[in-house]
Amino acid sequence: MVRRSQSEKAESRAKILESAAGLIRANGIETTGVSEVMKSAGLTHGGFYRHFDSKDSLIAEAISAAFDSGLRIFSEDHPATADEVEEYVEQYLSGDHIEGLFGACPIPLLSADIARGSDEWKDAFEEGVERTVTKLSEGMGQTAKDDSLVLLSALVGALVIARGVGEGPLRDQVLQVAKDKVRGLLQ
Amino acid sequence: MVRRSQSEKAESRAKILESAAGLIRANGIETTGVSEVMKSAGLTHGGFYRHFDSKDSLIAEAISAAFDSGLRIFSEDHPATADEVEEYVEQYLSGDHIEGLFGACPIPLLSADIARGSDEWKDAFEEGVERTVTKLSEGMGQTAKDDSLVLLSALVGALVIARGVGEGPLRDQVLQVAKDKVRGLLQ
DNA sequence: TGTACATCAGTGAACGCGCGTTCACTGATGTAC
DNA sequence: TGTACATCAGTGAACGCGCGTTCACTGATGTAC
Repeated sequence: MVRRSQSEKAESRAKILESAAGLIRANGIETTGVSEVMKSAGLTHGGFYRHFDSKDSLIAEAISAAFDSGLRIFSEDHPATADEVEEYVEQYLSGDHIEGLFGACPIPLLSADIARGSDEWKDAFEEGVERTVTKLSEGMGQTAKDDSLVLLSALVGALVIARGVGEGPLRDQVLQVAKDKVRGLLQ
Repeated sequence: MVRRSQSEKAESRAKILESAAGLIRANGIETTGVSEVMKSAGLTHGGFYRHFDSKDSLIAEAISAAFDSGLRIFSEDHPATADEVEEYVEQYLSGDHIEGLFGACPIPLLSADIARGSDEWKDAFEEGVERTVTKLSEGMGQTAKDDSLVLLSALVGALVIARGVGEGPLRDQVLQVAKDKVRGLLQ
């Protein structure tokens, strides 16, 4: 059994993308190998180029896929609600989100790699940030996105600091003051 | 001329460290090679192990050195002043700081790499964050560090988002709302 | 519906390349007398 | 202060290894009649 049907090919492509979206967050973009991605998708590395032109173009799509998974909480069918935003914020500053990188928000994990990368990557990242801000704005009941940008910056900044310092009182304090601050923004 | 004097060796070590501190911010930790660091320090790669046990231990010291350079604005001789903090904040959200990674604040650029790295790296990062928070607290005229953590989170979050999205209106807006928010915190 | 054949998804070996690290070597530095 | 010699900072070739990418191959899928 070697060749697969067209629908199986589409499934393979989706699996490769999902694996890549998780692995670049867990391990970093440059540090994630094509072989590793294919293995995680249950395939061997040689078939990769039937699906993508290069590692770089896989990454561009994987960045978007990472935002999809980071915005899982929000439904695509309707504008975000205040409850959804509240849940998003709570999960954002939770221990699970700090430790579990595979399905985490791509903004804190990929920003530096993308700042050093191509414009194509930046476009995918920007589109993801726009989607995130839109959902937050909807749930905060406003059209201007200033407040949701402040909220997102506060969440991202706290997570970036908390992840780098490791477990301990400093991490706890960063998360606690962020929660307090963010609660004020959601009134 | 091959062997150098003890004082020349110390100079070499300092140059290696300075090069590494800049290159890991500009290129990422895993993506920065020992040869690249040595070349940037004006040496060849073979001599590296006269100065450091491994790339990993170089990185641990380079993280601290990166914080030194990121805190250049503050004097080590006296507690930080309100003026120094104001200058720090202005530079933090400037175009030069977004684009010039070599001498930039290590927190947004290294957090993800360090979250995936060793406890030794996290210890160096935490010590650097503590130093940063201490300087900000001093300049904000307070003993509790809650407010300086909020300030630092806001700066870091805004920079992380601004760097990832590339030049354009979204970046400008993120920086603008961060400046407005931070100005409120410094009253 | 059956048959013949072109297509192509996926495999695994191979490519050139750069990585971190080791090592034999050079010759100025530092030290013992 | 001079001399003899051990030390060791720095060089550059070499190591095993994993990277992204290419390629010949396999055989089920899809298509033309």
